Amino acid sequence: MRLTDTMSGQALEVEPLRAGHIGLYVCGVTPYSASHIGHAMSAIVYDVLVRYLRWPGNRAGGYEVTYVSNYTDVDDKLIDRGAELGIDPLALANANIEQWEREQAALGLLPPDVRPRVSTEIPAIVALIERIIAHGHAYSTPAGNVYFRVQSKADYGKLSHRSIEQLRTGTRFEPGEDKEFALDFALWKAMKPGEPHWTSPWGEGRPGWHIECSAMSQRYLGDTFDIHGGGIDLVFPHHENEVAQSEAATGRPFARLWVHNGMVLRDGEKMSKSLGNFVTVEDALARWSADAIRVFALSSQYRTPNNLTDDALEAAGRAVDRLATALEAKSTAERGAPSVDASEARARFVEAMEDDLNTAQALAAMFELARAINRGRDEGMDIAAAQHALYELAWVLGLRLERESVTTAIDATALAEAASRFGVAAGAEAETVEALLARRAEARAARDFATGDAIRAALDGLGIEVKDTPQGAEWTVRG
RNA sequence: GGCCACGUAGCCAAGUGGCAAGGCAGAGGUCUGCAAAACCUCCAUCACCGGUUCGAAUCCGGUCGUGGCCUCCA
Repeated sequence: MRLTDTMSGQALEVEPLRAGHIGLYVCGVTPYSASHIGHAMSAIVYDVLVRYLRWPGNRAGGYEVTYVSNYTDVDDKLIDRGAELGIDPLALANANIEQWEREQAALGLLPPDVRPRVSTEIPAIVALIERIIAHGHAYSTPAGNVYFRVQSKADYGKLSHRSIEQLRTGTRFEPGEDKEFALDFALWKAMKPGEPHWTSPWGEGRPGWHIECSAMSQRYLGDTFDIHGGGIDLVFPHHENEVAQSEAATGRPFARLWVHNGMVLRDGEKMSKSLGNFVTVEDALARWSADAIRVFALSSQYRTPNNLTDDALEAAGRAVDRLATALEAKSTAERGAPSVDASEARARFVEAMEDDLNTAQALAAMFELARAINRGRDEGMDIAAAQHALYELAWVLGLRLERESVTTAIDATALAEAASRFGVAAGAEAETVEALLARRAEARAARDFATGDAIRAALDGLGIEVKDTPQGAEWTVRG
């Protein structure tokens, strides 16, 4: 499979370091507040990448994947926020992580194999900083800070395609900083009162922002590993600094391939915590199904920005219904009837996914399969195998394609009234509805369509949709 | 100002040299007592200008516009 690599700017073939195995590291969130759709978008993209890599149906026959994604639970924003709210920053991080993990499950995101946190990886971080210092690429200061010496790495800027000279313009020393050079960045920050702190060779303090990802990725995946991913806004400075630190410590290449997903926009502007224009995952899940959110995220190429609008989500929801309907279609095929052939759609799906995770085109293949299934059903063909294939492809994209479970309660009083109006005994909810439908069937059989339609209208008023099928009436409650 | 993307139908969006995928919405039709679903048909000369080519949405140059990064950010 090919993926666009940010470092080279080229779509590169994924060639595992170790045959049949892929190591993937993805930058997770800094849990200082609730997660928003942008985080979901990113998580969905890498979730689909992992699902596809593991899928035996891919061109390589399926890889074993070690998927590592971190939580940055020690950070300036967490400390600031904690101070604002008067709670311990680690407790705040914990609470937000717990919520995000519930939301991840709701979004159908497969849990990463390892979810390291800064607070539990301090020894690895300290050890890494020591190696960087030993190689002359970092220095400690009397105040107890450790900085990375940017100018010691000739290739600094190679990921984000900029030079130290370019970056230098407009960068100034902040007052009171004890760096050698304005672009040098902190690997270790000396303790300030009231902040979380750990013991280190440089005194009490805490890790800087970028070092944790170097330490965690290398600890769990090795000095060099296959794929590193994250949001495109992390390219500089976060990932640039990660490369510099990691390669400074090991003298070996860091990630072999860098994948970056595009941002979610809201009203054409980047959605971010700092701009405050975000839609939280919680709010989104209250309005739209997980499948709809996924289809929204996957209907464009992962690198292009995705503008979140109500229309787009509603359209995605209807698109999901279309796939779900094809999956639910009941076969009327006689024994020995010809089968709907899914192999073409499947091949197109695979080809799309192999080509830089082209989920938009993969979805198109699924819609074509859905149409073939519906047509096949109308023509009395055997659709079971094709439905199974569609279900399998849906799994790869993480779509459940199940009807939403009933969440809206039916107004019991109104239902009982309807029952008495049409001369039916009221009992348990489902029984009453079934009794009303039986009454309607009688009326229709007697060609008393006025009564039949009145019952349909009454049920519709209660949020119950009635659908006539050759097997009789079916009913569903609108969610 | 520097670096990187992008501009395709009413909306979302794929397509990187050879008759413009797919979804949503819309129009017409089939089926149905009705309704829903489904199926069939229809709906774009690809921001603008110039160039390369037998041939360009696709390559090159320019113009205009949008977004991201250059400070925390998925």
